Amino acid sequence: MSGIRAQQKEKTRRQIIDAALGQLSAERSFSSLSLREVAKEAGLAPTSFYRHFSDMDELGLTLVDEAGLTLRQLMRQARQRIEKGGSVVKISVVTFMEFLENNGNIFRLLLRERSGTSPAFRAAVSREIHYFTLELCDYLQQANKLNAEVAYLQANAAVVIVFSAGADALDVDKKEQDDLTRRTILQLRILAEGALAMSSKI
Amino acid sequence: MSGIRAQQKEKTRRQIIDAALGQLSAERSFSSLSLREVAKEAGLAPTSFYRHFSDMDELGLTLVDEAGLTLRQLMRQARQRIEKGGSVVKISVVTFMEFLENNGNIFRLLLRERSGTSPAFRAAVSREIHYFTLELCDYLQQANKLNAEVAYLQANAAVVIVFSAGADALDVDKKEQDDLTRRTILQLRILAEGALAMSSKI
DNA sequence: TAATTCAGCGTACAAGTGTACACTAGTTTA
DNA sequence: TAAACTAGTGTACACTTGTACGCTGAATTA
Repeated sequence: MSGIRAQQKEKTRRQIIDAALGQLSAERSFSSLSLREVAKEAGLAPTSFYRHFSDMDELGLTLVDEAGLTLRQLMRQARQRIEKGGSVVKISVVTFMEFLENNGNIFRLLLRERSGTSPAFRAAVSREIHYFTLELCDYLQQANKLNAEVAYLQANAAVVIVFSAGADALDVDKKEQDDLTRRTILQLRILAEGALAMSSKI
Repeated sequence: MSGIRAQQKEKTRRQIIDAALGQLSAERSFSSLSLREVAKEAGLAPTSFYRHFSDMDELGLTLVDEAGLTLRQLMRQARQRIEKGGSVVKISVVTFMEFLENNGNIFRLLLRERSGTSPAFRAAVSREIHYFTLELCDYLQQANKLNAEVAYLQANAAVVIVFSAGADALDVDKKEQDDLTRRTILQLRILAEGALAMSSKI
């Protein structure tokens, strides 16, 4: 019952997803991809696409899920490094920037669809970012014994700042990237400092 | 030398710009607009479009400039209110949120093209946001006597946080919007607190 | 083994795209 | 007044798009 057929189908589905991911770039957004282009890249007849996805939107949502996975992988990577000691903020930001070098296009997908024209896409991206934020929030709360709301606000602001820096980083050379990293770290420290002060105030 | 012709041309150009702006919405991004659609909406034959813009990109860049103007108008509005007294942070955020109600589509344009596929667009949007940030930075620096870099980092983070909240605000109802406003204000206060602490540390 | 299912293909079509080109009519210039 | 200019028009063309439809051959089921 291995299912030769089901296996082959899964493989083709994967090819479609990879074809789409492969076509994403700085110059090419998901919404500018056509069904025919993706099918062609995957080595399929245009109409065969429908055996796997009812339309491009469905594929797009799958890609956003994929991006969410990648984001969690980033988290794990950062955690591992943090356990080995060093500045938490610095390690997190540096890990994120490194991550961008290999996953720029997936990150671009998230950035773009977050403000895209499809409500479903926007919701899906928001959800992924929300999970990401919550994990960070948990961490902050237990590490710094912060007031719950302050911890969430800090986490949210931190994610926003890092994502924005990430977007900028995609457009500049290595040298400027390093400076951007340095500044982002400073921003997160300012934020942390403020959160600590604010939390004890309340 | 009034130039009946030049005058008429300017008027038509304006019609094209307004037609494009009018077609922007939550469901419609600039990149999804076609030259023909815009021309039609402006009451022009498709080919007449070329008398005013060499292609859609040129029109798009014009719209981004327009958006920059609107952003500066927002600044002015906020300043006027601030002069009448009250919490600077609160007034700024509330003004921004009100602004969004009338200018949602222009703001969406900025958000989208900031991470869009055209380098020229991205650069243009970055520039507008940069000016916006610098103005805020000047204000922070002279109001709080902050270290120059800290002031800039704070201004940058503040803009990023407010823009992100603005993006979220576009998707929720009035009630949630109010809560979002409240949280954004808190975030800016946390940031300010941190900046103050950090500035005296350095 | 015979019948059924279904992933993938090829053809076909209507709709929409950007833009080249030649033309017109009113404005501007000489 | 005559000549030159030009904003706007209409036609035309080559492409690309999504997708409906019927077919095929191999995998699956009975």
